[in-house]
Amino acid sequence: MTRDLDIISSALIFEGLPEQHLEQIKNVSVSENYPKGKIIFMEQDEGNGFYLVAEGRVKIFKVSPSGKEQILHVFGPGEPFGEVPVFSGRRFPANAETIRKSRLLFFPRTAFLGMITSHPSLALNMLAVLSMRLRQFTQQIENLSLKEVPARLAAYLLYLSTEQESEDSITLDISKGQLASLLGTIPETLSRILNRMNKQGLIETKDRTIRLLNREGLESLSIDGKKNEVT
Amino acid sequence: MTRDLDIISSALIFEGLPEQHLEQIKNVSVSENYPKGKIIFMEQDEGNGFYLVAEGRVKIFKVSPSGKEQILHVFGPGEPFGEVPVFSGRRFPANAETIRKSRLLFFPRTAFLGMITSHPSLALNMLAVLSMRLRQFTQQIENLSLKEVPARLAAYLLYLSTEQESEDSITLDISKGQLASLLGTIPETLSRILNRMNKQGLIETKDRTIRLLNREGLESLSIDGKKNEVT
DNA sequence: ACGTTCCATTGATCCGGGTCAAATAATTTT
DNA sequence: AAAATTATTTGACCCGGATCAATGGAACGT
Repeated sequence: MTRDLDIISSALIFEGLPEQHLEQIKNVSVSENYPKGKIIFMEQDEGNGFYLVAEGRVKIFKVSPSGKEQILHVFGPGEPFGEVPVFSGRRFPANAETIRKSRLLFFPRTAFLGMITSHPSLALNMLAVLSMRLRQFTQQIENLSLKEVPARLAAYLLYLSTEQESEDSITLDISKGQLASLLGTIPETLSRILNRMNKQGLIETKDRTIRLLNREGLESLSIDGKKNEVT
Repeated sequence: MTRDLDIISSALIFEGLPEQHLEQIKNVSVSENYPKGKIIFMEQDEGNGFYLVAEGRVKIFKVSPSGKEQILHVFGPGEPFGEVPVFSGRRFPANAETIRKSRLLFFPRTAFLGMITSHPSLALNMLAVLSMRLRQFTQQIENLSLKEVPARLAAYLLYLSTEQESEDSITLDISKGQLASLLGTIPETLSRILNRMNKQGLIETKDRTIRLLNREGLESLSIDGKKNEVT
């Protein structure tokens, strides 16, 4: 198990803070263990603090009355989540659930707010985190509204390939079903599109490993929805 | 023309700050006039500060290669926009354009960051603003991904009726075309749906005035996509 | 190893809503 | 007020992708 202090000091949200301050932050946090598939909070719950993933993986999502799920984020080690109620004073706007056995650090609202007032750079870090998240949501809205599913998938594959340094072979870190939900579609459709991209020679899939055979094609697909036409 | 200080002191983002501090804030701001339909910034521009609407109205939006537009926000007097690059250090994720003759207050990045470090409650206010915006995006993603257009429209009408205190008659503050873009659809589709809702007795439209005839029906439509079935 | 359960794939069908085209209405310009 | 834009509505048509149904595979507890 990774030490709390290591997690905290490697988290972007606490970047650049003095050692002594990190210690202080560690002391207000509470470590919590969750099995896979456990609800952490639900939409409309009161938020008395936020979380930092120490180990494992957490999804933030919405569900429609008919049961369709839309994933907003998947967070891994070092990433904070559930901050919105801390600063907005409103309830959680979405649900959170572990998709793996996980360990979370919980930061109580009041303790954290107290630290912010005395440490301005902590506030600036948090502002940076929220801003990046707004960027990401902007992207997601663009994807949902202005792109069709193949373009969203292509964009996601290219994004993954930058996350993972790997030359041209990437590994899905979530199940295909979850990926479908993240892309705003359903497993059947995702399956068909992966299949089609295989036939088109854009990718080569083997279970959760996907080899990108034609970056150019994927890029153009992700932008204008058209695979490279031969002029 | 409304005085700068009045705008600043009535803006949520500067709420609760001491008079003297507001004066200081006013002094770093720059007033700028824009005609209707003027681009304020474009996606990928560098952001050297953020804006506060003093008068008029501004839309934040994305455009697809094929020209379809998705509006993310429409901001009016007292609302700030363009803060993301200030804190994320990245470029603008979307475009901004006036949809009316407008006056904006511009706050340069460095001056504002300086004030934040010396005034923690300013940071907390900004965190609250960004958090509310994340909430709103969450809502918008839910709408786009999990609801169909009639449900989105119903939700928007009900939202407008709380904004405007009016008993049951609301007035669109943007054109139908812009509304379509805000809801993630196109004018033709919006027109047809308004027409259908009229026939169903849910609303009664006359130009930009809409009378809500059946709140219950609209509510149930906005939630589960079904108008009240008679059991 | 074996059934049980969950996940992924494939086929057939349906529908919301986007596209294209054209008419009508509302604004703005001169 | 006439002309020229621009916004809104209506009709005919089409398509991406969701739904429903069924089968094959992989993971898992006993």
